[in-house]
Amino acid sequence: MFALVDCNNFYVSCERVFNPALRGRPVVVLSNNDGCFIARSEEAKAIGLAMGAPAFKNRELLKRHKVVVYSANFPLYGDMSSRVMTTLADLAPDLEIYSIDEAFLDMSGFQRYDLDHYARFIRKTVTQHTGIPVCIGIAPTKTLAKVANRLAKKNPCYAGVCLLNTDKEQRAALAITQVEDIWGIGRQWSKFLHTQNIHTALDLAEASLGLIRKHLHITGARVQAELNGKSCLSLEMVRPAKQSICTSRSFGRSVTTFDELHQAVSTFTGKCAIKLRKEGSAASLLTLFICTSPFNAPEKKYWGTRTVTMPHHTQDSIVLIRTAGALLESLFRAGYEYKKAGVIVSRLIPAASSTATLPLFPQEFPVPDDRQKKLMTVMDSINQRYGSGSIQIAAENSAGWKPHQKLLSPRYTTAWKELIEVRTLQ
DNA sequence: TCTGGGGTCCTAGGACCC
DNA sequence: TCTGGGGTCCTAGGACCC
Repeated sequence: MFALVDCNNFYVSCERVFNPALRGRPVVVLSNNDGCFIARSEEAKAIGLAMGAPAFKNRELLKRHKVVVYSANFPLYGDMSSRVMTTLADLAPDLEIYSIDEAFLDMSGFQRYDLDHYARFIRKTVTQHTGIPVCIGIAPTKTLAKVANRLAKKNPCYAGVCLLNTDKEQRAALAITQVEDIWGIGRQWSKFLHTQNIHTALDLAEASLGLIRKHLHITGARVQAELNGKSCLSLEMVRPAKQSICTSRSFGRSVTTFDELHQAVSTFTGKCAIKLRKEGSAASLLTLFICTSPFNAPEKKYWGTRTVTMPHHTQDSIVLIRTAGALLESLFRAGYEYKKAGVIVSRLIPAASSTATLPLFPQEFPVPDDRQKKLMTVMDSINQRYGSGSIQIAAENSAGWKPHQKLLSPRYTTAWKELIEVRTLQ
């Protein structure tokens, strides 16, 4: 049996922990650059604020209902998430952290207990330890646990826990779940399924395997099997090493000059390099993209992207920033209003591995010596000790393109200085 | 004025090998 | 008139997730 523990309206709940006056009020959290809604309290959902909708198009509704609006505070949410996960790890031997607000727990050893009762205990403990409310779905497969979790969330009569134990209970749950609400079935596939007269999860479970295999491929067939109680997706307790790392941002205003764009691109590349070193990986491919707003008129649109292979696998900020700078020179077109840029490093290998490809012409691309590696280690330890950004490459600068974050809450749990500011204010 | 960010997996098709 | 069979590797694009 799998239990899926999912935090309710996670980002909003994080804000509420430190500001209890927000309980019972409509609250939303915005995406980076204060763009779209990425979390909504139940009250905000009831008003009709849609997930992913742009805030500026809902200004009237926000004002009329006195909705409390926050900029995204990822350091806070990340820290609260690890508190929730630490609590869960004490309550079940094996867990998979699936996302910032979700974890799968292996319940197979708990069959002799009353699972429903134990799930309620987990729920109570998480709220007691962290202040975050969660819902729990339990079933024999991960996909069914997702279905159960959704029911627990939607239907107050479950009081936060839904256990789908018997075949009969599972079928009944599938009958009241639409295909578009199944984990693994997105917009395109639900559209197709509806044309085939497959509307509910039960319809999908009973559909012809040939049809599913042909149009939804192996991935869809797996979903179908999971709905029928055949477990295809196992618990992944160790996160596999990343295959690519990306840092991208929309700008707070449009950027037109090469220099400002270069500062943004260097900053994103520097962040990728830090993420690479944290992951213990080195990259040999670097992709850069720069673009105007997708909402621009066609003649004002530009989308430029290019990938280069680097002579050595690297995790060195200086090498990567230099490479990205050269790419930018080839992609930059004057006369456009740039709104977003991003850097992706890929073809990753463990940094310590010996599988790195050696260059064909070593005299042209000399292997970096140890001093550069040491420099990066020193940079990272200074930033670790004095806070991120204390020391950086000179090309990094966010003055020109910095995203808007006008409604940011303090980083209550990760920055002493901001906690002290809160106390002073009160 | 204003519209997010960061990932994974799978398939088809092209290029190549003997 | 007629032109094999069996593979691998790589990439782009499309689907999905939170």
